[in-house]
Amino acid sequence: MTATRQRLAPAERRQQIIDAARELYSDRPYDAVSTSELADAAGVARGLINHYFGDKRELFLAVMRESVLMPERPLTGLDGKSVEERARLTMDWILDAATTYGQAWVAASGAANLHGSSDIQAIVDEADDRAARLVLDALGLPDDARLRARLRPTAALTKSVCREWLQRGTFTRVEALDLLTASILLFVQKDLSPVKEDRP
Amino acid sequence: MTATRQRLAPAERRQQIIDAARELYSDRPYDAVSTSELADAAGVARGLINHYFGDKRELFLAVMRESVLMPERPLTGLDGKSVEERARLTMDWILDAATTYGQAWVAASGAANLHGSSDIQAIVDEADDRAARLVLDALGLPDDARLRARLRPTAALTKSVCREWLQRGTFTRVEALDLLTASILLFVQKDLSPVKEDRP
DNA sequence: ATGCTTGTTGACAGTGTGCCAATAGGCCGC
DNA sequence: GCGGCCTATTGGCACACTGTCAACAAGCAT
Repeated sequence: MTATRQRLAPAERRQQIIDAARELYSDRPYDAVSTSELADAAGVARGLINHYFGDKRELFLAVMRESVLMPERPLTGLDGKSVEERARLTMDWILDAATTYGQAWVAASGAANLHGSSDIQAIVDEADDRAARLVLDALGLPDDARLRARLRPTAALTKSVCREWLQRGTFTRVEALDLLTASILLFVQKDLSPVKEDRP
Repeated sequence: MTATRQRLAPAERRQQIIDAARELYSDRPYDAVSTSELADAAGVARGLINHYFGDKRELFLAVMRESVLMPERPLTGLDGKSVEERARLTMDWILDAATTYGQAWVAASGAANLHGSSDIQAIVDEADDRAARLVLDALGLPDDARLRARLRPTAALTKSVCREWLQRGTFTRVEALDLLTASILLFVQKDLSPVKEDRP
């Protein structure tokens, strides 16, 4: 009945396993999912997981890496606008992306590795950095290392606000948009006048 | 040589196990630490962990619960000040707390349960809610549910900024303080004029 | 001292994980 | 269309880990 044994291109099989794993991990914590389950869900022998990912944890990290990334920016068209307008449009697009794609992305704001395991932290950091780059580009600002650093924390803020809005309903969409837009501007703006000290 | 068997008050033994566990978890991920190690580190038989926490995971969550909480607010003295001044002083105190206490607290901004396991998420949420309450109190604002919700996301922002500042050095302390103060004010301020729509 | 309460232990059974040699799918040249 | 090779895939082995439970003893009360 079931096709006996199917030989796939490595990249394809790898992806298939990741997809099945994401499904399982989407409603059960890491250690509550056994490799046997993962293998079954992917329709594959247990050993193959180790063959492709070496480790159970490594498969998990692969799933994370995919889930955390924001969709590529199809954000175009608006060139003559001011920075304020661009910021608002960008955040508007991000909010849209959050509703459709970002189930997992939004969830990535919580806490994870309070503990050493900086694996996960590194993955999220990388994703936040990309997001910062995306926003900078959309604002028409240079891809400066300092500016990126300045913008990175707003990724955490954005995710947290989206969670309040989507999962708890304590924000309206407009409120979220207003606050995030203002925040983004605040964080890039401060940097543009770095020589502003109050104390003598 | 080693004291044969020592009988402790439940609360005391429990705490001892948690402390030992935190140490281990501080530089190794959850699944890389075995219960045997946890037991050894605490100088205790393996079975006792299950006796006190039932589950390996439950011990882990207990460690999280402790690590995520901010120190109680010894923030007093400034009553006649304006909201702006209060905000700045509050954030200043939080930055101090982050340097001394908050090793783990700061790290709690990463990613957690991309996966279902909302256990951890719930713990962090609770901690953020407390932090929001603390800030509201310091600002002299009412402990409104709406205001708390509005302030909660700034906890994620604060942690992220602290991480940039402390671990990467991409922020100066003053910059962090300025930005966070402004952000806090932004998030509570918007709410004070909730009837502010641009569109007809 | 002696008994009782209960914190603490050690072993047992079941399950999950990583590893590796054996198997077979499918593309190649012939 | 047929045989052969490359390698994706499998299944089982050995080991480690986890949760449970009945037996044990530390310290208090009488």
